[in-house]
Amino acid sequence: MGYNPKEIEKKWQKIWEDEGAFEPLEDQSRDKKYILSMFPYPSGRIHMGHVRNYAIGDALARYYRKRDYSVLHPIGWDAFGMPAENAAIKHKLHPGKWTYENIDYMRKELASLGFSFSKSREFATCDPLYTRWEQEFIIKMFEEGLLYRESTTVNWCEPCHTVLANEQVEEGCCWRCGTEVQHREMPGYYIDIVKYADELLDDLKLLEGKWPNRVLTMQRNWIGKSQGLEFSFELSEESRKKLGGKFESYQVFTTRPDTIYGVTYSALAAEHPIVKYLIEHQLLDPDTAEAISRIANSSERDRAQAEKEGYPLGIDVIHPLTGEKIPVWTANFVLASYGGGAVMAVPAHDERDFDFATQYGLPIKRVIEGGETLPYTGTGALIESGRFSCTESADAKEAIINIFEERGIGKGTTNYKLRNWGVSRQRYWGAPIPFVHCDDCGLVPEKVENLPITLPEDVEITGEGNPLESHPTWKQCLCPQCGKEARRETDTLDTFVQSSWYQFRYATDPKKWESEGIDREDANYWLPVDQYIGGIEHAILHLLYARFFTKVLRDMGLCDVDEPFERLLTQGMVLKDGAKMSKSKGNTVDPDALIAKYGADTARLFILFAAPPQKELEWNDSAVEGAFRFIKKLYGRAEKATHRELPAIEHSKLSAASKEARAKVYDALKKSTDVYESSFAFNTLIAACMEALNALDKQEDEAVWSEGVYIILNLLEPIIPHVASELSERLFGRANLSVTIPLLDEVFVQDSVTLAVTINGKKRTEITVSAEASKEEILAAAREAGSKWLEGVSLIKEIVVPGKLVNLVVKPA
RNA sequence: GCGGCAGUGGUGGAACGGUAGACACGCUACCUUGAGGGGGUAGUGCCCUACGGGUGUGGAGGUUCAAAUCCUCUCUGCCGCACCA
Repeated sequence: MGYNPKEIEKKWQKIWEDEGAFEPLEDQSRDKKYILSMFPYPSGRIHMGHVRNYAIGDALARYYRKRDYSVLHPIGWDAFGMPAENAAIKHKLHPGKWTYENIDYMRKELASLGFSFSKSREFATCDPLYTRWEQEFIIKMFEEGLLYRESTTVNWCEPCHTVLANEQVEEGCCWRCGTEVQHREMPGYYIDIVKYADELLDDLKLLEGKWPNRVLTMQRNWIGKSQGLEFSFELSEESRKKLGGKFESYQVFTTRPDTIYGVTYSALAAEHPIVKYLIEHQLLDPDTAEAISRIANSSERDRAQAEKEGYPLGIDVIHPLTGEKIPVWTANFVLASYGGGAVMAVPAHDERDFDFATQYGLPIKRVIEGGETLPYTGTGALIESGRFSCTESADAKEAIINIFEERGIGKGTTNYKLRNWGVSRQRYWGAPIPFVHCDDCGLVPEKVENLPITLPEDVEITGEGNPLESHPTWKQCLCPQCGKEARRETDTLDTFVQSSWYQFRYATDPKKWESEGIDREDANYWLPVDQYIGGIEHAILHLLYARFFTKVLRDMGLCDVDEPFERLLTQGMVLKDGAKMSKSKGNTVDPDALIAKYGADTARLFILFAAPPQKELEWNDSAVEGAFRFIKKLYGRAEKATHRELPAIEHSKLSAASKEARAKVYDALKKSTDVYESSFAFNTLIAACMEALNALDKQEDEAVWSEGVYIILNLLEPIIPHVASELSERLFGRANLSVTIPLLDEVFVQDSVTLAVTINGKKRTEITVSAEASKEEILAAAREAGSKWLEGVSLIKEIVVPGKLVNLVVKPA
């Protein structure tokens, strides 16, 4: 009877659903595995990237279930966000309706692929029940001083009409729409992620060997820790006067205090208060003032690409150790947002300072020995550095920091590139930030019993402004503190807040979802996620935020977990014609169409066979046919298994071909543990199963066939579950799918072995010897077989690698 | 510039330091079929004077009895960060 994927896939998906086969066990004394693939955004339809992501996770979940673990393998929907609003504008449809309709459709698509997700733990992040707990966490963070509201310069995306976090700005442009971001001064809510910078950095060590190196590196770079000296430059007497007595000094930061005697100028960012003062009080000539203003108004991106540009400010500072006067400039390469927006410049030992000094004819003073030419940015012995001359850089750094600390004019300090996380979004389709503005009490968090603060339904999304702002009544509320009339906050939370704690929500027993956000005991049992699977594009954003949230939740007492994701697998993209599949390029392959034509098992088999999961996968229609062919072949050959259970086989009595077949079958079995538990090289396991089937086909022993099919179906069930279940039920009553099959050593024992004979490491010929042959016998055979290459040379060494080869080392006589 | 990853047939990709190219796709020939599709058998890195031999994992060195694999340098590609003091 022919292979009919449609029929058997429908049949098994129903059986699994009826059996509740994918729910984790209630018993927390059992060994557990938490397998998590990153949840999807409900954009409308699934794409091949989803198929790959969930095929990998599903294979692991199914494997561990078979190994008798209690397995949590959940799915949900990252459901807030911009596309829903854009769709609302376009189709005049409420974002919620659009979102939930998409979820319903995509849920069916995922089910049609046979993925073994827990049904009871599914949720969407836009569910009011999810929002409720998130709002409570946000309030707690506020109470603990981790969340604050502040007016600063923000990244503003005009098309998206919202503020963006630093992490969401890529090369100066919006990560979603690609428009260049503008800088605007406006109030917003911030989460103090920098407070956890050190732990986020240090704990990356715990993930070494378990997360891909490049993700660890990217996070390290992003946090960007640097240690050095922070001190203040005192303004000279005249300069203070010029500045109307408003300023006495300003702070600078350096990672190279050992070069401090080489300072020949100092530079301020164009936005620095002193520069602003000088401009406002017309203390600079008009052309210079205008040029500086132009720099201040240009984007960081433009400044990064611009030529070095700067102007002397006509003021100077006193060198803290030498007492010399140092001229102060403003320069376009000084960032306002880092290290106080001011630098000490050491042109001899810093490339930027050097370029600038050369350009403007400023003095260059070497204070570190080493390197042939300037600038020399390495370390070495100090020269012309007062009492520190002849000291090595490392010692000098320490000593100079000490001096500053003793004199109370500076201190050793640490700076981070990481900035606090701006979570305000001026959009409708997000979780409302649960605060109230009261004229008397100021910023007040909403009472917990009033949560969730939900979105108004009666809105018209136009893309102009924030619908919460323009809604006639939604904003109006009473102050939770004094009870007077007040205004509700109209900003909503960044959607990355939702994806930062969803792994804890899944872990919490759904029976407790009404009464708890995260159940501590459940979280401690299930977390960390044993294997997390997702795209590399989240290397910084989501993975950093989720790590941070985990630590915050831990410190709130909601769990005892330090890191959320024990192991991370970053899957490669799915390409077609060398490019990422995308609608705009028109190179997509629709999973639904693929399933309709070949069935879910073929889709899953192809996607796991075509490339190792970490690598990019190039789509290939004929290779899909190949996967389909293999399943059909397996389906047809399975009939040759006539025993209803794993047969006892007397190995020594088998034909050579049968022995070979058994060896291949057990090779695959042996390989499977490593593949499912560590390497995830599903492609090699599938290849091993193909080899085994090919070898079985070359022999006729029914017991060997039965054993082979029994094992192959067991090994492939996590990959092609429908076919494997169907055949297993028919042949073995599914008994082969719920057992751990022991490896039989006897299968690998061979009567004779074929060894390669190499001369000086080059393969020349082969010998076949009895398995018990002694080293002498093997060498004699090898010399005999290789006699042709041994003429006229002298044999100086002989090496036997058991079961592999014989190497004869010769040299000219 | 800094950091990470990767370079193996026509293609996707295999190879605990031990016979390079498993497995699959494609291709060629033959068989089966009325054709198409499907199935089967054999072959398929490159070169040569071809039942034999040479050569071969981006390139150059090195370690080793033995290197795709380890070390050094170098080239190329992809990705991330990027005037962070």
